[in-house]
Amino acid sequence: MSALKPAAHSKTKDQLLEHAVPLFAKKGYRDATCSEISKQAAANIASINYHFGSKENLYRLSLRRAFEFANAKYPFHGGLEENASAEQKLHACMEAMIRRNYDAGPAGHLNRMINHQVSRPTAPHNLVLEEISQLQGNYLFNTIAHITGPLPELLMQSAKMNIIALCIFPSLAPAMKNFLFPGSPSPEEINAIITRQFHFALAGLQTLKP
Amino acid sequence: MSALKPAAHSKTKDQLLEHAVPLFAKKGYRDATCSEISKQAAANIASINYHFGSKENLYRLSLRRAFEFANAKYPFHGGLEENASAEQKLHACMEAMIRRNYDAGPAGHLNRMINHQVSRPTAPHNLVLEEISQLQGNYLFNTIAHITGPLPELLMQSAKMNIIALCIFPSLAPAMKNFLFPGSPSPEEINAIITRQFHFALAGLQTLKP
DNA sequence: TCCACTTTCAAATGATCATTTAAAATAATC
DNA sequence: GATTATTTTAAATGATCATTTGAAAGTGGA
Repeated sequence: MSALKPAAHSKTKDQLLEHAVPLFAKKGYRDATCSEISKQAAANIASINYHFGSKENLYRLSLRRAFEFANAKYPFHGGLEENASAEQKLHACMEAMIRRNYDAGPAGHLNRMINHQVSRPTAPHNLVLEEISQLQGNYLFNTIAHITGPLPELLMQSAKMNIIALCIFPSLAPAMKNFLFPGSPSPEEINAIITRQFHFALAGLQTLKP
Repeated sequence: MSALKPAAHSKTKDQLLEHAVPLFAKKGYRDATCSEISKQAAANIASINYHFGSKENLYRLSLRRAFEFANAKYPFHGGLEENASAEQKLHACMEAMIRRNYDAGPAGHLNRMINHQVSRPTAPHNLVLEEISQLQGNYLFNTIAHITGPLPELLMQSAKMNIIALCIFPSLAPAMKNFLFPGSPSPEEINAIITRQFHFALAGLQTLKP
């Protein structure tokens, strides 16, 4: 059992969360130690458990925070009107996913956290991840349905997976990222990636039409 | 400094490697502990360091072993003649990669080890991984080149990434796998996945033609 | 100023891990 | 069968980790 009634707001608490997000993004849940987080936040090592109850809970909040950053700067809907074409909407989704990969700032933290998480699920975190991916997955799901027409559920899910794969896989593994772009891709290169992957995906989706 | 001159072959050594492979595949490098490996092999905990020098070295050998298993059962070339069409060869590559994902036995260990490794590289292992992926990547590379015609290096690499992504991404994350196929897919479902992903990929590749 | 409450802190706790040690057991060689 | 080399073993080592503890410091209200 931990703490008594930590206040909702405190400078230390804010600092901890602020430094936890990029550190979890950089190193993943396990390698980002409480010791390092609290050191960066210029706080005592016991402060994490005092303010957040546990490292796990701090991670949960960090995920939500990273999601807010990513979604604010790169929303799935782009700036599109409701009545935009399905192709335009798909392009917007993919653009958002891809730009998040290459954003070194706060808007890129979510994808980096997810990349660490992908192959190493830990029960409580996965709940948050599923929450997030459903929120964005449904929008993508509907967009795809407009392009392919009605499909069996399984086919739809797999189409969605393919789109996500084309957006995030190349930057999933640090090794791959470094192989394709030692350093980081320029803005022009990122634009090229987006249109290239969009056309690849669109052509693929056409093959799923009944 | 470790051991003197452990013999090349020993029952204990064989048992350790035999049990290490599936355990590394199941849990990844870090979560598969020396303690558990040696317990499963009915050996003393010190035997790993005696016979292999270190856990890292045991992992390296496990990777190679898993590669042999996977390649023996699902080679990239399928059973194809040298003069088969590029489309047939691409299909064979993708079939091999996808079947490896769903093989619960020794031939599936390599992909499971790689999945753990993807987002969590540890220096020495990556050398082995690069070795393996070059070995198979070059064959895939040439096959793609026959389909798209000559392309700039960067485009070729990214095309290769896309193919790999379409094969292994859906089964990368345990969560995704379970979502698409609670339990495991039936042989018919696996066949359906292979042809579906093949056509998706082929259509995508066409968009890269100059 | 006193008091109740919140927050910080250094140190301790207990768990887990890979690796080392040195002695005991086993096998091989002459 | 004696001697040497190899292998196995239980225990120790030292490092790291998240979390707990209990006392000290700080804060705001009466």
